[in-house]
Amino acid sequence: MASTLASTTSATNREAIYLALMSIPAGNVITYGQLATLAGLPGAARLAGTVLCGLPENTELPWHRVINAQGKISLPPDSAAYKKQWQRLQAEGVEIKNGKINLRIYGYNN
DNA sequence: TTATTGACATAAC
DNA sequence: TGTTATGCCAATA
Repeated sequence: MASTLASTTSATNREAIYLALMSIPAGNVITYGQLATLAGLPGAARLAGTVLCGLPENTELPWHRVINAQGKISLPPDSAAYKKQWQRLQAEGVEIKNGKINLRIYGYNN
């Protein structure tokens, strides 16, 4: 049932991304591709990124748990959002080694 | 309506 | 290991 998540609703794909993101527990991270797949949109990793980029600053969605397939934060290292994401991840127990996160350990659905 | 761009992924070379 | 090409969805020009 949770395999397609939101695929049974009238939600737009953008909203499906929101729902999928909500299902990620603290202490875990997920890649854009997995997030899209979880939302029922395999291959639409780009949409995941586009959607997160449009999130308001006061959103409650755990956008910081989304990283790229390389286990790195897909944001300019000098941006404030980058640091904030980094800090939030560590606060949830995600250990970051040399700027990279071990998806084998912290990856969701892994 | 078509073209371009964007917090990406995967395969092929 | 790094570069190139293709796919996907939405927003904007």
